[in-house]
Amino acid sequence: MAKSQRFPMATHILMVLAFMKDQYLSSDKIAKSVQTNPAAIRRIMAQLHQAGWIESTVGAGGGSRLAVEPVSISLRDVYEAVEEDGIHTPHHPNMVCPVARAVQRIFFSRLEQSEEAMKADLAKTTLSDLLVASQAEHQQA
Amino acid sequence: MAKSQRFPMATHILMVLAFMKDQYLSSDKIAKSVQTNPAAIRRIMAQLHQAGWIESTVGAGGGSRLAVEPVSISLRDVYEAVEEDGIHTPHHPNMVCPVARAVQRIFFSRLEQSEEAMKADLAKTTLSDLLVASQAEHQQA
DNA sequence: TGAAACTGTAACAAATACAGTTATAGAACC
DNA sequence: GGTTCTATAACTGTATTTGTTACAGTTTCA
Repeated sequence: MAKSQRFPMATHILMVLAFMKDQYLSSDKIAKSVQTNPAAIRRIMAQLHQAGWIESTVGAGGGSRLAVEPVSISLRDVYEAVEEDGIHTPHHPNMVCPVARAVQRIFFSRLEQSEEAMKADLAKTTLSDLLVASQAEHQQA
Repeated sequence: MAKSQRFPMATHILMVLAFMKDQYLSSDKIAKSVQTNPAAIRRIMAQLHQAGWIESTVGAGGGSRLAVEPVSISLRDVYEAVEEDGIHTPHHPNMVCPVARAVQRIFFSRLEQSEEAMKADLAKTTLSDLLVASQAEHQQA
C-alpha cells in the first residue's frame, strides 16, 4: 500500500455527506459505502474537519454532516487538504557536478509547474458539480 | 523512499548524456552525478533503452549515449517511459451503494483528466529546452 | 443510573514499493 | 587473460499506508 488513497476516499466521504445533506451520519455508515472500517474514516475526517468542512456531534445518535455548501469545495481544495506530498519526489544528486546543479535548478521548477497545471484542472470542478453529474446519471437509468 | 524518484533520475541521466553528446558514458560515471550506484542507473537505463533513446556498447571502454536528438524527447515522454502508475490511486468502494457507484464513474474520469492536464504541460518542454536553459544559466554566472 | 452508541485518537500489524546493494554471466578491449 | 564494461536478478533495509484494535470521553435514552 504505497501510494495514498486518501484523496479518493476523502472525496467519497464528502459526497456521501453531500447526498445526505443536513443528516448526521456515523463513521460506521460511511465506512460501509467506502468499504473500510470506521476508524479509517474518522482518520480522514479529522483532516476534513481541520479544513472546516464538517461538523460532528459526539455521543449516541451523533455523527457528522457538511458544514458548508458543496459548491464551495473544489477538488483542488480536497486534494490539498488530504495529500501533503507533491506528485514528483526529488532525488539527491551530487551538487558538485554542473549537470546535477542544472537539473536541480531548472527541472524541478518545471515539475512544480506541471503539478500546478493538474491542480488548476482539479479546481474547475466542485463537489456540487459531481452531485449534479451523478444525479443526471440516475435519471438516465 | 515511498514514491518514485525514477522520473527525476531518468531525466538526469538523459541530461548527462545530452551534455556529453556522442560520447559513450559508463553507468559508473553517470552514477557519480546522480549520486547512486551503477546498478541503479542501469536499472533505469533499461527503460530508456526500451524507449529507443539510448544505445549501449558492452565490454571495456563501453557505455551509453543518446540515440536520438534531445529535441525529440519531451518530459511527458520521459514521464510515461519510467512511471507506470497514475498519480491518483483508486480506492475500492462498495458498489452496492449508489453514491459509491457515482464516485467510481464520475470522479475517476475527472481524475484522469487532471492527470492529462499535467502531462500536457510536461509535453511543452523537451530535453533540448532544458539544455538551453542550463547553458543560459552557466553564462549568467 | 447504567447500557448503548457514538467521536477522537493512539498504537500496532500487515502489505507494499522503492532504492541500495551485492552478485554473476557475458561481451569487448588491451 | 585480465580488466572494464553492460545487463539482470536477487536480497535487504526502510518508509509509507491502510487495516485493525483498543480505549477514554460524551451523549442519549430507557
